Amino acid sequence: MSVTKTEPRLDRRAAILNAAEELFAKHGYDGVTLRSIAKRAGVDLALPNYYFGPKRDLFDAVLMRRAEVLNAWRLKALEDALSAARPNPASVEAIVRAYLGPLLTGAHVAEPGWKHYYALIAYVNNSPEWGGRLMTQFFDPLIDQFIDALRLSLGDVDEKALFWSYHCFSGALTLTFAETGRIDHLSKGLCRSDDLDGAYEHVVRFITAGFESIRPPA
Amino acid sequence: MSVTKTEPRLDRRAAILNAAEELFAKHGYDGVTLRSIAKRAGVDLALPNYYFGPKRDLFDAVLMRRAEVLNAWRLKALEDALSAARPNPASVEAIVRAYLGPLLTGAHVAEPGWKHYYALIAYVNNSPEWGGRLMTQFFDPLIDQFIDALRLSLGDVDEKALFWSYHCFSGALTLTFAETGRIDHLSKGLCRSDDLDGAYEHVVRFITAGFESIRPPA
DNA sequence: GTCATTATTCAACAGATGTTGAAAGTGACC
DNA sequence: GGTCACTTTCAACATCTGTTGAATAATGAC
Repeated sequence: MSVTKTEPRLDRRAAILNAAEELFAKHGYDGVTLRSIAKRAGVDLALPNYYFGPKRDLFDAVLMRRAEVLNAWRLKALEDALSAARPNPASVEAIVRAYLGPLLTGAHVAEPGWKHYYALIAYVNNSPEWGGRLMTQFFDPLIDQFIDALRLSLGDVDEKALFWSYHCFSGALTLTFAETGRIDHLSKGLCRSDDLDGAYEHVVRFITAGFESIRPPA
Repeated sequence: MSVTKTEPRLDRRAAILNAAEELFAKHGYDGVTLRSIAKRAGVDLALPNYYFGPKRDLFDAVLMRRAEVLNAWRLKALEDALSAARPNPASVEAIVRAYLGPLLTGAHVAEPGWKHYYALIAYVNNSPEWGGRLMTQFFDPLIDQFIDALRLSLGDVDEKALFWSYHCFSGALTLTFAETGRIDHLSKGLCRSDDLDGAYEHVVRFITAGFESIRPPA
């Protein structure tokens, strides 16, 4: 009879992406096998290749899936901050909040899928192998806009100092994403790696102060 | 006669560690094969196993080799900073310089071996798989002392803020170590990933300002 | 119901992987 | 010269790797 076409028919494509996302984030590209991905996704070994082609393309697909929605959120947050301050430039703190808020606050940060994605970003951003190519490809256009906003906010700032400051910013965020459990040990349980929302205000303060320190004297 | 026991007899052990260090740093633990290590070191495939046992132990050995000398340098730098300021607490900037100076300045930062080691630290520190265990094992005792010094310097500071600030610090340093080439793209060549010495002053300023921002009002 | 399209399974491939044990080489010391 | 401990080589092992092509099942339009 085939009463219903069975349940909603959870898309195997999505299941594969979810499994790959989690495993790549935990063990890196080379630490994951197609067999482990297929097993975790509950599909046949040949299916990942059928949908996404070779392993490398699957990795790209995982990275791309959430990059677009993320960039859209962050672009809107930045534009809102700039609008709210117009005709003046936005404050450094407002820009930092626009940069971090969509990442560290909101309902989605509780979803494991997003956490895995963040950890994957951390892996990619710190890898000499991937970092140069992939991060540039997916995120640089947006980041250029953030840096432009910071330049406007800070006035006639030293360019080298600006880029190295952003570099520190990026590193701090990346390590937060990685959720390595290190701060848990170090703080003897006071702080928790997985508490992105709790980290938010602290990171905002630290980074804002860092950028403010390069503002040229009035 | 045995004039000399021949030349220092370039140790194969060291050659293996050097090769493993470079390759692990570039491709991660799973991205490296014992064959590639042996080939790069110019030794037989079986030799790494003879000297260091299984692959995992070789990885540990690579990490351990430079950890001790590094910790000694940094401990001395910290003690010097504390002595110089006594009986007052050292300034935040002096502590940050003691933390970073031995890493980013000095003759050794030009040696490829040290750069590879730093990149390896970046890999380990950001990996959920290794980060928790290895970084704690090798570096936490020293880091506890740095955090103690910061606590003393900053006065009655909020503990959570202190640990999250250190977390930002660690992330910034780690990304600097990784030398991913990303800042080169972003700054259109103005800043160079491999210029650790050039990064030093910028990072010191950014991080010092970040820590100062959590100092409680007098 | 037919049939072309799509999705999924299965078995196998060629090559790579970590590890090992036995053999061969090396040099010091008596 | 002979013994012995330490190094180094060599060949092989069992297992795992990404990828593929053929076979089978499900799907949906007509």
